[in-house]
Amino acid sequence: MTTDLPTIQQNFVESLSQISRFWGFPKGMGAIFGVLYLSPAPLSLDELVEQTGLTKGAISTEVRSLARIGLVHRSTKLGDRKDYYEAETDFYAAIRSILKERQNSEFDRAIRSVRETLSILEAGAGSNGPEWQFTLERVRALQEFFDAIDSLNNAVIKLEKLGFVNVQRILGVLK
Amino acid sequence: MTTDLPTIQQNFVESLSQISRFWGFPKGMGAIFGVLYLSPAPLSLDELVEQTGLTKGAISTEVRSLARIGLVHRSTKLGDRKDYYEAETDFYAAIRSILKERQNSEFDRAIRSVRETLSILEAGAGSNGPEWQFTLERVRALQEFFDAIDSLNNAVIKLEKLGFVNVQRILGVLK
DNA sequence: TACTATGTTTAGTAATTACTAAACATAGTA
DNA sequence: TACTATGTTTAGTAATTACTAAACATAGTA
Repeated sequence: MTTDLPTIQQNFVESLSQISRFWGFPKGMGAIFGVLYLSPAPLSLDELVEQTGLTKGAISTEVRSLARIGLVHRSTKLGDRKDYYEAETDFYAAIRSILKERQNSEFDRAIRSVRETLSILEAGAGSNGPEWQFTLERVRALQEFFDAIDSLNNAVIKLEKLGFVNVQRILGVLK
Repeated sequence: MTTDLPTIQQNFVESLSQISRFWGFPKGMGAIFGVLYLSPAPLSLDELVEQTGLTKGAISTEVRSLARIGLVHRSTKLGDRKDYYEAETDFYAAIRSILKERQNSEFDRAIRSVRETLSILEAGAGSNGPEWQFTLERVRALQEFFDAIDSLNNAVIKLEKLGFVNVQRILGVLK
């Protein structure tokens, strides 16, 4: 069992890399966030280069993605020409930002396309046969599922206001 | 606006491919599921080859992945040597199965690793300085967030029993 | 102005993943 | 037994993605 801090930190960063990769982000993104998250003070680009082993270019672009989804914030110090980066610690805020960002994503375009398909099918329901009806039913069922998931997404956002303990209580109702 | 059924179906399958890709699965997987989902009867491997444009090999392996996560079921007919595949229509059942499957995944290994890190940090909290303490706080906060998300996953599973309408009502409480 | 410290973009490479084509395995049938 | 219809595995290719190295841009300083 390892008990020296640097090794522990390194393991943690490694875990975040894995998680990042699992969700389809570059593992470097997870590493950058991990390093920043464990740093008591904001870090410069060069410090990130040193601590993650990535090159300046990679850090530059990935840190921008992280900032775009709100997981990292960029700041500057007066009389210092470096940029400094620090991790968002309010994950609910970050999630809210990610979901907002997602509005324009390929994912949402696809979801919207399913919804449109459903409209077309509904519009033509009267003047078409059982095959059409079958397709309508299936697409509708999927759409309802998407809506349910979406409600849960909204719930995640609301968690922020409630706090974890209250959520546990509410979820208890579901038992 | 397109209103012939084959085109509508094709669009739908295309959308599912996109969604599949977005979640880090091969887009072929989404296409296979889409075709099966819109088919009133189970389809054979050769029919899937025809309708998706993929090769036998690809279908063979991807349909196995889909079966493993419970989104597709394989069946046979007496006196027919083909396998037939059909889509799971109970998405909640599928999600339950996916979450179960996830237990062994890279993702969960990483999550567990964070939890172990937290234990080590907690164990050493008494005999270490403020740096250690800082790391402990941060890792703990992340762990709590993971736990909250996990509660929501469980909630998704429970949705099945409640139905969509009730869920909407419960989520209303959160407003 | 030239120089320096910084961050960004770009062109290319390495690594990964999805997929194809074809060999292979197997169970059933003549 | 040889043959056929099926599904699987394998070796390789195509496509995609993550990343590097280095050129570039720019704001500040001497």
